[in-house]
Amino acid sequence: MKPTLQAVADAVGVSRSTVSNAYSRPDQLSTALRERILDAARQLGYPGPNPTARSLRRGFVGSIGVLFTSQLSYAFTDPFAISFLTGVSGAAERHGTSMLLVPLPPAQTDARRAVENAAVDGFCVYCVADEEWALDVIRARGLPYVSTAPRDDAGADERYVGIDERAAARSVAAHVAGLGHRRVALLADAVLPDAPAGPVTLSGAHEAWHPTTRGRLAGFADAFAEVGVDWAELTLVNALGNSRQAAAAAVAGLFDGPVPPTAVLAGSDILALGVLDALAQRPGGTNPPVSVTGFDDIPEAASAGLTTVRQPAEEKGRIAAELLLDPPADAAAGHVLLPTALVVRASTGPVPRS
Amino acid sequence: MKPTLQAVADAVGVSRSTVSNAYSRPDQLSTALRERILDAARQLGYPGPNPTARSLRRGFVGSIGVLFTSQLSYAFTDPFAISFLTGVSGAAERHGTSMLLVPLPPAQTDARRAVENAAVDGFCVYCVADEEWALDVIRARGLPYVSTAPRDDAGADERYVGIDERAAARSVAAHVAGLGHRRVALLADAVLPDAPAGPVTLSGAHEAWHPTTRGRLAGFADAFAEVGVDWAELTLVNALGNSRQAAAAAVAGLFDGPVPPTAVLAGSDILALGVLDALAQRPGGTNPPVSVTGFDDIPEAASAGLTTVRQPAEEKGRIAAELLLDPPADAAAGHVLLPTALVVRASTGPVPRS
DNA sequence: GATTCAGTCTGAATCGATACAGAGAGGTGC
DNA sequence: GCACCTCTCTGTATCGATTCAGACTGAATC
Repeated sequence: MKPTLQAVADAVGVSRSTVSNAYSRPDQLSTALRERILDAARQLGYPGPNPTARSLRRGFVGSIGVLFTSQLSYAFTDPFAISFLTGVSGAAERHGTSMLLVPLPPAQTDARRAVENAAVDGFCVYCVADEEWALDVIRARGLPYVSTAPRDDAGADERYVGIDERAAARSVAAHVAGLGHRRVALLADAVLPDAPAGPVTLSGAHEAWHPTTRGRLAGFADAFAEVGVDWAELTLVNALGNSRQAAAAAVAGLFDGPVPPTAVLAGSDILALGVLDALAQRPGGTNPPVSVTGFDDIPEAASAGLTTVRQPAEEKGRIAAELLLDPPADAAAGHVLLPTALVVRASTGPVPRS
Repeated sequence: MKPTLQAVADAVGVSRSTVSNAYSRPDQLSTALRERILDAARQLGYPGPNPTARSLRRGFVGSIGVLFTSQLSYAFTDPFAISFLTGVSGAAERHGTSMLLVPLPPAQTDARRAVENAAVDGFCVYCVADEEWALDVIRARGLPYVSTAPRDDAGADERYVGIDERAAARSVAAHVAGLGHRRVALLADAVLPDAPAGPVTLSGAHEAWHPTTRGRLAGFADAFAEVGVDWAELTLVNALGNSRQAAAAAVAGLFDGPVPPTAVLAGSDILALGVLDALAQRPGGTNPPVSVTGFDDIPEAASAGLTTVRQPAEEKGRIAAELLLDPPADAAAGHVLLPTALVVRASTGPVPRS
């Protein structure tokens, strides 16, 4: 049995309170006694106050949870998620707070339980999919949280950090439209919960599953509507996951028809890279060239020459954690929109004349 | 005030125990009553048993700590660390366990405190530097741990997962020696706690600060000793940090002397990439060519054409977590050595004739 | 009809600490 | 000499649950 605080108290012949004070409030007792207590503790092998008991009594834990609604182990393979985590960890570090990464089991009930059982003082919710249930649990627990996904029904007092998805998407689509592209495919991950890989039909961007996807597709559509190409003329393609492989699989066959798209706008850089992979693998090679765009501007995008929209990933994480760790007095300041920038590289070009 | 378990008990008119059982041991009460309790809880907005109180009583937390002795936010920039984390997270996920990432403040006392205060059931200690103090704290707390850095005084019962650093280093050095290189520089991060960037002198590999560095340098030395080049003839170069920039800064001027090294063996891929950066920047370009090797085989190594030693990073993380989460009955099985492989790419070649 | 047993539910003890009001001792000011 | 502080330290209540031995109920067994 590990010794408890009581054991130390007994050994020194003081009260429990005093030993507690020796650790947590050195100003509440004489230096001499404090030394004596700390020595005794060392001798007994007392490792300091039990963190759990302390948290229970104090009412806070000293760590924040980070929630990925996709698989936790997947998150580590996503460069954007990693940048986000880097930002969070920097802020946590400065604040002396630990980060609890909570894996969510596939079954909803278990996942709820996981969020209910997380010993944290608040959550950074990095959500890629439908998340309402998680936020419900967090609110029920009375814990503060910061979300990064746009939500349709966000309360005014809800802390949030994100970008203007729609405007950002529009900017890259406008670039592509400006190059003359009119036969265009839009590629996104999990457009609908159960859609198969490949082309899918939606009556509009608003029908997409993820809020993020909704925003981006709407932005893409905006830009093309402006040049007279309406939603029905755009080909929407679904990928089963945010990975190069999934993207490549999704666009397989896309270019084999009589009037293949001349451009593919992807909802993420990862997907765009997968499209480039698929194009590189084609027997015909990349002739005629197909313009491809991504979203996020992850490090790999630069070396791949991918045209994309940059969003400050690390800063997003940093700000999310800071909003959580020291909330602004002004509620309006809890709602942060970060700037984005169109980054034009070699992966987009004018429509080839056929 | 959030309702407590007691409040639910009062509302339904049953004892606290029964409500507790409704959540944790459904077989201990009738289904009807359980439903009634759960309904009442929902109505009252009771979010389920308080995780901290539960942990205190049960004696375990349901999460494992991951300890980086370097900065936590740095870890996210190191591809090897990320792969390791991916492995850990996969295992944690399968086990239904959360991961607590504990940032360590720069001051030793604060860092101790951080380890003492972490609410976890055990630690995966991913250590790049001197770590004894952390292990001391963990042992004092009576918590299990798995370490990944070779330790000179490891107890037989200590769980460990790693590679044969020395043999692995020797294999890549032997490859370089086999190509005829005799004027060789060894580059490592933080060779000594306070060494400046650039060449440093050590009387032997055993004097290096980090256990990992000790092993790798010794392996390098082994291979060259075999072809008649002894330690004193090797140039040891210190980098201030494991980053491309630090490596580039460390080798600045290294090739300006009358008899520059024809090869640089780096202690990590990151450092090796930094050396390549530095070489690419030289006015003379890469002529005569300098052979460069790394260590780890991170993803970037392949695209950079870097000769290196592969070690299974993700598996290292996975196994570390598994050793922690379900310890093998057999103590010997708690000591795992993973295989490594020499990966020869374009960054090494025969000594140029001058 | 007594015994046994499974199925439900309860009560008290416990996990390991912290908070806070207050008790004593010793020193100051007037 | 008395009131008033300040400095240390103590005792009790409390944080929010889980555990476990046992009480009760009703049905089955002999």
